[in-house]
Amino acid sequence: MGTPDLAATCLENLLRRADFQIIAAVTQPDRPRGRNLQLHPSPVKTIALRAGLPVLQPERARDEAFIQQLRSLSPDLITVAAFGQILPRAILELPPHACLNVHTSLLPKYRGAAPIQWAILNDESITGVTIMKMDAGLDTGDILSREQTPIQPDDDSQTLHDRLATMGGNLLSRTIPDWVSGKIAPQPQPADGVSHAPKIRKEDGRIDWTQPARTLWNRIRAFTPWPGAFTYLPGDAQPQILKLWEAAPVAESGPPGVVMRRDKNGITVGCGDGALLIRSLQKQASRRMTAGEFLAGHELKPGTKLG
RNA sequence: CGCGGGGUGGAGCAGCCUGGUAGCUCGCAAGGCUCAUAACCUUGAGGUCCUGGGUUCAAAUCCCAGCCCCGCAA
Repeated sequence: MGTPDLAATCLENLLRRADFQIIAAVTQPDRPRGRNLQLHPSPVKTIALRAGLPVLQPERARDEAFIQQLRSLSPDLITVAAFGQILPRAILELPPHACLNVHTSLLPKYRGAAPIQWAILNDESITGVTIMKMDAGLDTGDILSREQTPIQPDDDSQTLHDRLATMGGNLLSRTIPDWVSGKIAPQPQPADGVSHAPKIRKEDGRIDWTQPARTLWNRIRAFTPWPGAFTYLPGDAQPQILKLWEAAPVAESGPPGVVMRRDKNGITVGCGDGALLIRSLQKQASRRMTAGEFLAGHELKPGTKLG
């Protein structure tokens, strides 16, 4: 059971294994997306259909009809990765070998919807994936296995996500046989070190230039590629949203939000502590551009105040 | 009919409201300058202003129709 790319990657990994038989995929119903709000299948559905798997798309996982349907499949084990709905106890207790969840943090840290983003936001140097036996709480189940990875300076949520998805798929595939054969003793999550990673909202991506450059740098990386960190470009009529894609902290200082310099390296903007060098960005209703491309068509004089 | 922006030399943009010589930054080419540079100076090449129709003495600009592109929507 799962919905976005993370789950699709895990599913692909499981499909490559000859020792499991996958009997069905469960994912969220097709949602309207794209320029004309047409219905689009989730990444998991796309992969599942390609593999010829039956696909279930319950509007509500707690509906009795769906639970019955699931029961009739009599799965030995259910794996869950970013499914997007809370599973009722009836489903958690349905398979003899339980429901296993792939979570992209080192539990008990960063329980919740956006562990990858929060790890970057909080300047963590290490994160990872955890396979746990699901219980009724939010990411509170017993731990079966974990794997770590460092967060690199050039990581953003996309690159970290991709890496963790691959690791998660592999770890899940390796963990299942050991779990089913009884080689793994579930470890309760320690009470210490619990933290939460709530959903991020679009407006959380707004850059507050009075904050230190390193903090803003983390915010930009955490919000890339979605929903994007942004600031405002003062305009003739209305300020325009300016999404910041790539930036790096530099050892200079200037008044917060003020463009200090613009050259071939990028656009240097003062922060509360230090400065940020913007390397690529995107104006409202336009595509992503390098700083050089952007500057070719926009004056953006030094002294311009963003925000 | 989900909301919005746009199509102007190779790239990014201005010009359109208020019709009248095609403009800016960058790139490219040639020459110059410099110990030197993703430096600087000079000169140059390169454009059916998306397409079709309409209005007009005159349309990149105004009107109608069409095609294409992009952003937002998790």
